[in-house]
Formats: sequence, C-alpha cells, structure tokens
Amino acid sequence: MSVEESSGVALWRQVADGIERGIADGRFAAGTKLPGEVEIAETYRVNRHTVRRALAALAERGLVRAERGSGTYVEAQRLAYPLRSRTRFSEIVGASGHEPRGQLIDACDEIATREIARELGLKTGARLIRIESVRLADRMPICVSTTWLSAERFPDAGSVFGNVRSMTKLLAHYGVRDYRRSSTRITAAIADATDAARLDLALGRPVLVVDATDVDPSDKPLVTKRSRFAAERVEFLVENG
Amino acid sequence: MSVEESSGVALWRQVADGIERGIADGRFAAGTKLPGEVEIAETYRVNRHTVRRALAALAERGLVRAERGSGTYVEAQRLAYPLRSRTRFSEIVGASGHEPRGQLIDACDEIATREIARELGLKTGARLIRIESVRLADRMPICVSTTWLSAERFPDAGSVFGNVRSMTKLLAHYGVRDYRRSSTRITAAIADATDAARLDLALGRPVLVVDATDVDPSDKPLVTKRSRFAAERVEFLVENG
DNA sequence: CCAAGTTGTCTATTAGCATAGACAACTTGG
DNA sequence: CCAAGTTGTCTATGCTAATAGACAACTTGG
Repeated sequence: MSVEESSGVALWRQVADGIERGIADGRFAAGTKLPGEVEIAETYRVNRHTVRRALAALAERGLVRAERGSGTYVEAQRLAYPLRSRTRFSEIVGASGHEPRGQLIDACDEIATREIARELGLKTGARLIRIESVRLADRMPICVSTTWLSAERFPDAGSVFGNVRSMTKLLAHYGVRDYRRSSTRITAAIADATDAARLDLALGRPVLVVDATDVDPSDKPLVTKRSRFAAERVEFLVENG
Repeated sequence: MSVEESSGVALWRQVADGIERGIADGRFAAGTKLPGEVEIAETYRVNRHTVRRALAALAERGLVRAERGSGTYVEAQRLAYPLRSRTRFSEIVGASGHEPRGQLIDACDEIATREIARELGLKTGARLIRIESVRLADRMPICVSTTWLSAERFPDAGSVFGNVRSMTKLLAHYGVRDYRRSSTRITAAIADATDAARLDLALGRPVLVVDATDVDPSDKPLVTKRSRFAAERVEFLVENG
C-alpha cells in the first residue's frame, strides 16, 4: 500500500502495480467498481493525476474500464478461447463457467462468391444461406458471425438456427454428428458501427476477425464463417505442438 | 540486457538491476572489476551518466566500490559473523569457506584500569598482559583486537599467542578446554590512521567496535577485548530467541 | 429535477530523469 | 615519464513525472 521514494520506479507504476495485485488476489473482484480516484490517491498518498496515470496504464492493458460519472470497473477476465481442431463456442464458454447463448440476427439467401465457393468446395454462384448471429457468454456479447452454408445441403438453415441457436445443433439437425475446424485465419480490425452495436462495444475498439471453415470427418466442407470478436473480451489460445 | 521504454521504471534502475543480477549469478565475481562505465553504457545503450547513477545506487548499498582511475569493483560479500554464546573467530571464518589467520602486532604488560578490572574480576591495578592482534580471512584483514588477560593466570601470554596465533589455542595452552562469550557490546566508529593501516582500510571508513568478555564454564572471566572490525567486510548476525 | 459523487480535461509549476560534451584527477602498464 | 584508460565533476538542455487547482461532463440516488 505504501509508495517508495526515489526508488527508480515511477509513482504511477507503483500505484498501478498495487491495484493490479489487488485485482489478481481478488480484493477487487471482476466486474466490481474500484474506489474513486480521490480515494485511491489518499490511500497511496499521491496526487489524483498520478492515480489517473496508473489507471490509464491498467485500462490500456484492458484490466480496468473507466466510466465517466460512474466509476472505474474491473474488467471481467478475458475469455480463454483455445483454437483447436475441435472448436465449439458453446463448449468453450461452458467450460469456462459461463452460459453460452446464440442469437439469430438475420438469415438470407445469397450467391457464392469465388472465395466462399472455394472454401466450401462449391462452384461460384452456388446457392448459399447466410446467417448473421451473435454469440454471448452469460449476457456479454463475445462475437458476431457471418456463416455461409450450402443451401442445397442445408435447406432452411436460417430458421433452424433461429430455433436451436447453436451451430453444433444446427449441423446435428442435418445429420452431421461430428465436425472439425480445418482452417483458421486471424486478423484484427476496428469495430464499425454495426459491430459496435451488436457487440455492445464502443466505436473504434479493436475486434479480432476470424475466418474459419468447418469440415466433416471426411474433410468435406460444411460451413465457412467470418466472426468478429470483441478483442477486450477474449484471448485466443493457440496450442503449439 | 535490453532496456524498456516508458515502463515506469527509470533507466538507471534497470541498469542497476541488470548489474546486480550479474553479480548475483556470478557473471561478475566478487573482487573482480566491472566493465568500464563507457562499456556498460554501450551495452545498455544509455548515457554514461545513467550508468553512473546506477553504479552509485549499487555503491550506496555496498555491492560495488568505485576506484578513481582504476575501475569499479565488485565488493567481496560481507563475512557473516554470528554473535552467539560460542563465538570463535577461526570457526566462523572457517565455516564460511575462508582460511582464518591471526597475527600478533604487539604484546606488553599493563596495569588494570577500573573498567577492565571489573570485566576480568580483578582488582584495579592488577597486572595484565595486553595483546594487539589482527585477524584475517584468507589475506583480508577482518578486525584488529586489543585483548587483556591476567598476567598472573596467563604468564607469558604474548609470546604464546605469537606462536599459536589463535586465542582459542592460547587458552588451551593454559588448560582452558572451553569458554563462552558472556557479554558483547557493539558500537561503531570511524577508522583512525592506526586502524586504517592495520585493516588495509581507507581512512574515514566505518568500523564496528565490539567489546566482549569470554568466561570459562564456571563463569570466571578469562579475557576481555575490544575489537575493531572493518564494517564493509563483516555483517554481524544476532540470533534472536 | 437536484445534489452529490464520479471521471475527463485543461493550465501551470516544480523536481527528477536522461542525454550530451568537456575536462579534471587518478591509475596502470610500458 | 608518458600515453591510454579509468572515475569524478561541472554545465547545459529537453523531456517526463508528480504536484496543484479549477472546471466540465456525466451518472446515480433521492
């Protein structure tokens, strides 16, 4: 709690480290409000601006989030999202102790572009169903996905998804007992207005853009999708070897 | 080896920590010369003045010692000197992996002052033998001692010490099989010219002044002494409880 | 709607950090 | 004794840290 003088470690850094330790050891639980800046300043006996510098450093790293007029909150721990051959949103979220949910935003017919046709092993111009959905952990939106399936193989997929609210269940509905992730490409972008609204995210926040294709056990492509994850809510884990 | 920018940790502190780690893991052995300030500055890619700040911090803590015109040296680790009931210079030094040595400087007869007489349980004016000696670990002087013994009980103690060069052996020579430290008083002073010469110490460096009396198993006083330790070479350990 | 409490932003000042260059003072090896 | 290399000290400059105060913008609870 106390700060050292002339130690070669900046005061704001000492305060930031102190708060981070408080978050790590549970004194400041995820989602709760930190003490006000003035109170923190009194606790550490530093100027309020020094506290603000410390909080800014923590916010930069995504550990806390300041809400003007209200307070500064401990960010929920990022959802650990392993990228394996077997990648299932509901399983990953469930395993981390949260309740996975899916929500249909829109479903419509579309014609395959060359890229999507190649991913799905179809011919350019083949009939597709495009599903826009958002997936949540508890009530926190994690990602929005645009999913393409062959309209021939999965007729009426849109309304099916609207009922089961899960891609795994949708595929099971069409007799697909198992599938796996064949390819994953990751990049990042800035949330546009649509992303921001759907993810309940501030405009301009980073999103992780994931292009992925799932295939059945005989490597035949089933679905291809582009998902946009709220970067501050997830952390992809790539298992090497 | 590399330095971080805008981390809230001052550059000089990062450099100091780096050097300290080098000392701790043996890359810079005790007693050896550190690279020159210019070389260190190039290694860490900082200004020489920043290196000097780092070295000053280490010197302040006694880890290094700068010698003008020559270089900056890693201070030998301080000798751990436990202050117990059983305090034997040769045992303590030997246990820490160094070779203990004693050296007679001078021995003469003296008349007991009131203070020394009280310590030794004699009458003021009793005949004493005073021994001036220096004790070393390997070849490094650790302390100079002035030792008083009863001339009646330990006749010719001076020449005996000159031969055995150890207080324990001197006492054994007179049939004392065991003894223990009964009292120890510690204070500090500045090395005078005599201390400095005998301890191979710079003038003005601090010395630890220890007044102690050893007694036999029946608590009869044997010897009393005043020792002056080179403070930068020892570290007294007081075992509490 | 209001008052209290919160974060956000601005100006200003002081102190320390880091850099740069120059030279003095000293040691060492030849 | 000299030259090279070392630490010590001085001046100077630009930048960041830390402090202080004031006010704006916003949220919350009553």
